[in-house]
Amino acid sequence: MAASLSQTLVTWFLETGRDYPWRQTRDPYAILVSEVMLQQTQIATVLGKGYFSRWLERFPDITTLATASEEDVLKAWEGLGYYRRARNLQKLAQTLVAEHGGQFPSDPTSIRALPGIGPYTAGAIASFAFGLKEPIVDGNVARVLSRLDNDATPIDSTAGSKRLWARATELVKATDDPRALNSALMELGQTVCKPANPLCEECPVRRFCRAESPALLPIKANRTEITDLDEHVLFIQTSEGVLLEQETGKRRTGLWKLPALPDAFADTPPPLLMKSSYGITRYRVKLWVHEGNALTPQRWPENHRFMPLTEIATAAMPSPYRRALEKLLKTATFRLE
DNA sequence: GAAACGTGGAC
DNA sequence: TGTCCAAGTTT
Repeated sequence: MAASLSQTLVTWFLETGRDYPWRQTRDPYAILVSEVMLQQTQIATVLGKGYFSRWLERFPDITTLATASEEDVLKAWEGLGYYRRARNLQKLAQTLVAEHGGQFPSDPTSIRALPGIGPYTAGAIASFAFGLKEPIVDGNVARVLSRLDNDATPIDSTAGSKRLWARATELVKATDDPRALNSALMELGQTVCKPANPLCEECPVRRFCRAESPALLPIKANRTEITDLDEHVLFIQTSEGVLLEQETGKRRTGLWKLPALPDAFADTPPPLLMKSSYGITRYRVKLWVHEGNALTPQRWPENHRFMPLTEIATAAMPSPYRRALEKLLKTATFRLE
C-alpha cells in the first residue's frame, strides 16, 4: 500500500520534477542554506531575487561563513525576514568548525541538534544530502497527506503532527529513493495539490486519495489576530549622514532602522515627513516619519549613530525602513537643489 | 503549547 | 484592500 503510493510519487517526480539549484547538489552546506532560506519563504523570492546564489558566492563554504562578520551575514539576508535564521546559520557553521571538525554530521540526531535545525530541516538534509530514509513534513506535505487520508485532524495540533510524521515516515521507509520521495511530496503540494483549487484531474496519486472535498483540507486550529500599531520615527540628516538606530531587542536584532521618536516628544511630535504601512508578524504597522532636524541637538543612546550614505547602502536594514529611507533621500535631495 | 518571528506575492 | 499563505524554529 505505502510502497505502491511511494513508488508512484517517485516515478512522477523523476519524470516531471523541477530542476532547482539545490537539487543539483548533494553538498549538505548548500542544501542547508537553501532549506533555511526557504523556511516560510517562497521559492520565487529566494530564486528570483538571487539570495541563494549570492549567499553561496559570498559564503561558499562552512569556514567562510563561520569567520564572516555578523554584519555581512545580516546584509546578505536583508529582505528575507526572520533574521534569526541568518544568525543561526552562522552559529551553526561555527558549531561545525568547533565541534565537528568543519564537517557536516550525517546522522539525523546530530543534524537535529544544530542551531536553527528543527524536525523538517533535519529530515531535509538527511534525505537530500545524505540519501537517508528520513521523513519531512512541511506545509506542502501536511496538505498532501491530510488530503490523501481525508484527515481533518488540525495539522497544527499535537495529534495532527504525530499522524503526519508517522505517515511521512511510512512513505519514506517504503522507497529506495528517499530524495525523490520527499521531493515528490513537496513538489506535488506545490504544483498540483495546491491550497486552493487543487488540480486533482492532473494528480498522479489520485487513485490513492480519499479526500472528499480537498479544498477544505487541511484544517488549521490556530489563527492569530492582526493588531494595529503606530510607529513614530525620526529622519535627521546632517553633513555626517543620517541618524540610524541599531535594533537590540528580539526583533530584527542587529539591523539598522530610522530612530524611534523619543518618548519626550510623544505628545508634541515634530512635523510629519511621510507615512507608510507595513506588516510584521501579527502586526499591521503605520509608520510615521517625522522631521527631526529642528530638534534640539542631544546625546543619542549608544545604539544610535549618524551613518554616511555610502555606508547606509551596505548596512543591513529591514525592508520597510529601506523603502522609507530611499523615498526620503530622494525628496531631501530634491529639496536641497 | 501558544506566541513570536519578516516579507512579498496571490487572490 | 484585506487576508492568507510560503521548504519552520525557538522560547
